[in-house]
Amino acid sequence: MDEYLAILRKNRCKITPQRRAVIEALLNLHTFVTAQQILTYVKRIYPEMGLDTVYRNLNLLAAFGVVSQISIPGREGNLFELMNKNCHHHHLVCLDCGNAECLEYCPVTETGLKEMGSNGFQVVSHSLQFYGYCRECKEKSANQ
Amino acid sequence: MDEYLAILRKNRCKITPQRRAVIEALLNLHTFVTAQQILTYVKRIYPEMGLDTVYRNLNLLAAFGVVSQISIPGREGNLFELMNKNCHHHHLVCLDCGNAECLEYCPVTETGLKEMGSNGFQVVSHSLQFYGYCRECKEKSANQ
DNA sequence: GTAACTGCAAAACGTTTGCACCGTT
DNA sequence: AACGGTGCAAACGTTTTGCAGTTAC
Repeated sequence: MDEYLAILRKNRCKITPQRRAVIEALLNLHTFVTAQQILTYVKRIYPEMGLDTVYRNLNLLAAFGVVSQISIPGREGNLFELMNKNCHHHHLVCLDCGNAECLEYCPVTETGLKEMGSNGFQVVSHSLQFYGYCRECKEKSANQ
Repeated sequence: MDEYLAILRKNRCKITPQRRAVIEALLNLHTFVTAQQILTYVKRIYPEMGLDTVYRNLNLLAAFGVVSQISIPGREGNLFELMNKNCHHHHLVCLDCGNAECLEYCPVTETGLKEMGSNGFQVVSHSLQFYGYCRECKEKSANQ
């Protein structure tokens, strides 16, 4: 938490209770979540909080590179996640329940990235999602 | 084109001029495009065509696995592309102009995919985008 | 002839913005 | 005291839906 507050301070942003609450929600929910899910979480403490404030703070944190954002076709709304700087990772998205697990390692080959550079395209980042079925959903459908 | 009409027929869907036009737009525009871009293309021939018809047909084609859909954070609207069954490919998305180039080969390693399966998660597909700067935009910014 | 498809208009959805008030610094 | 942040409400852009009329089969 302090780590994130420091980033806010460094950029001359005020540290409001709502802002703390959004960060806390991201820390506790710990995978990709929608703005709505964050609001629901935060409303337990700040019932008067609005979705707009959630979005404003998510966009702010995203601008600082603290939050990353993906969107999964078929699921509505963008998903947000606290970026852990030390750990480049990807996601396993279940096509059944929609939950995302983290994949700690990156299966994109180094040689692959180099080859693209030679094409005149300078790669700065990549986004990779795997779709399939998680263990729970596989077992659930097997039991039917 | 016939290939796609055959899929429609097989699924007992009617082959309307609007439907042909959407497929033709996808064939001719040949990269990821927005529903709006398709509409603009199609309106030259069917000025009375509406965005809703474009969406309905894109969703229909997507349900048959003929069209794939991605969404790029920061760019508004989803992007659609005709899926070419014989060629699994990914995209190089320029963060400057927003255009997407195709990357014909897939830098995701086979061993990577196997490892995920052993985790209880059954991978059925993946989506990979590279972000960076295309040659044109790199040259443009160098000339400034 | 019938079911599917279209166009129109309106609704729905996630997200952003304008504004007056409030709270952090 | 000043500025940035909040809450509210309204706007926005994309996508979906209800409906009546039309068209492919």
